[in-house]
Amino acid sequence: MAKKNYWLMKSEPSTYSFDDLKKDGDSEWDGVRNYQARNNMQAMKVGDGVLFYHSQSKPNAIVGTAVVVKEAYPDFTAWDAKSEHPDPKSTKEKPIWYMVDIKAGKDLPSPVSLEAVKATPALSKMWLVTHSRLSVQPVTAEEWDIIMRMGKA
DNA sequence: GCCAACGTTGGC
DNA sequence: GCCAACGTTGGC
Repeated sequence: MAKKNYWLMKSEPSTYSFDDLKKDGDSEWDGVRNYQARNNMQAMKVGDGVLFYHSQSKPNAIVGTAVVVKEAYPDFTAWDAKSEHPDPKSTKEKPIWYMVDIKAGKDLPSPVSLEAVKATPALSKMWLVTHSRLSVQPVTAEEWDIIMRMGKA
């Protein structure tokens, strides 16, 4: 049994919120067009834990958890010219971009805001703090535990 | 709405 | 292969 890994995925709630994910149950995480984020998704295994983070929000915060339910497969929206994020360089034969499926987990009874993360020295090395722009980031087991503790009511 | 950070593109 | 220009992201 491989060790479980943890991740953080960002979304603008006006585009796709944690509530939307809960409503859908699970979702294809399509539209990622950044190599580092893609590489992180390709490293995901079924059962890995995901922190769901709301960016461009008031406040910006980790609002819930999700679980990886399908490992990386080609993001077909890339070669669909009518999709929201077409990339003519990616084709069915030679896909560039990949996505995973995630399933909604639990709400954090008390969302962990970016401000709170920044105020916590043990979390100061999180990608969220040091490389805020990356949309799919690795999280350590220690960071996960701390955030779970902070997120309890 | 602004601006800094940063990834990507394209000319040379 | 370098680097300037440009576009995008995200915090504030």
